[in-house]
Amino acid sequence: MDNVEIARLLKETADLMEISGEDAFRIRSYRNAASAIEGLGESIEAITRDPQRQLTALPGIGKGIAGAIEEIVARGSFARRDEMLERYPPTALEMLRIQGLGPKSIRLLWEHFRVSTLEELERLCREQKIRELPRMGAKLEEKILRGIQLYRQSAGRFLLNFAAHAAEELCAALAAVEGVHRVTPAGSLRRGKETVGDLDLLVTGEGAEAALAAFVNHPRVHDVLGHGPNKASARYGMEGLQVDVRAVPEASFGAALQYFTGSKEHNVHLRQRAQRMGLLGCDQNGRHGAGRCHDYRVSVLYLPVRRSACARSRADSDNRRIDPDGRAGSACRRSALDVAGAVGTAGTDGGRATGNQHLGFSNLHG
DNA sequence: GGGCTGTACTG
DNA sequence: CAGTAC
DNA sequence: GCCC
DNA sequence: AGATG
DNA sequence: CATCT
Repeated sequence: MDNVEIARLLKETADLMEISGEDAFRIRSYRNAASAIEGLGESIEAITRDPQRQLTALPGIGKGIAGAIEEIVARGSFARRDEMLERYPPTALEMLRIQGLGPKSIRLLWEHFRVSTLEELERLCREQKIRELPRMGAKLEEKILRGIQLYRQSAGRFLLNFAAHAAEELCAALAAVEGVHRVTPAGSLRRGKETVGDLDLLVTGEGAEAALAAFVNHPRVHDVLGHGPNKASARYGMEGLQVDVRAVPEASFGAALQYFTGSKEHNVHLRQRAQRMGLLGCDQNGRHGAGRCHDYRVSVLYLPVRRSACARSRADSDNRRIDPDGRAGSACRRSALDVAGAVGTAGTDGGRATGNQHLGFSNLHG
């Protein structure tokens, strides 16, 4: 049993206990213990098995939680958790994740309506049933609706920070393969979006195909969705971030990078511009020679290329055209790996605070 | 036994 | 004030 | 629940 | 928000 | 309506 997994069970139980309205300080103790376990550089299970050692020696873990942990290691759960799971539906934990809904409200909703799915909850809001309950009104109904919406939007997305770490690890692994020339993240990660739906990596070099194999065999990669000579996709980590790795001919690298960095909308705009300029003659039967020009923004479309955030003393209107999402973000043309690497020197981004401060620590004050 | 972060917003 | 978020 |  | 003056 | 809870 993994430390992270044990911590997860503890936190999960704390959440349910909160819904059930138990003592707040006891609940906090569970959370403190969970957090202590997560940050421990040593296997809890190993300590459990070592007769020389005592779980209660660890800060935040006393007699009660030590017992719970032993039970977890022995059978994968513990009494209190089982009891809670029996009392509340699995969706209770999911509901806790939606903005504006807290433990008290969830409990009330459960007691009065036996709400067991988000769909049901949504329906109750629309039918204006929520306002029948004490302390709940029309405002809350709308707030919950918005919360559900937001929750659904963010489902399946990942924080840039997480994706950047995944990219860093995978790039390093693939670059180590013999004959690989370059491995480059594209997609929304490269655009510096604060959240990412999936990860796109481009590989060039004669070793590219071998790199695809290395990718699907990577220890943290599983659930291979497809694996051919040119492209492989699979899920990364327990979180299941989907990763697409594409092998591209060296000559097409520039165009491929441009294309796969997107966004989709941005590509559409570019193509329309190209068409308007009559530059897409070679693009009739769907087979457009993307490899023809390395960077058709500059060589064909006569758009300015912004080399760095600092080089843009010119009007935004110039930059806006090549900005992937039509917004003025300073990190948009810089790979997120670079951003991640710049964490240590964050806060000096041309004097403009980026929207991606999660990566820096400039907003952490004492 | 007695404490367990502190503050702001919303309704 | 109760509940929620940060 | 944990810690002092 | 709802209660209160 | 301002203020309290």
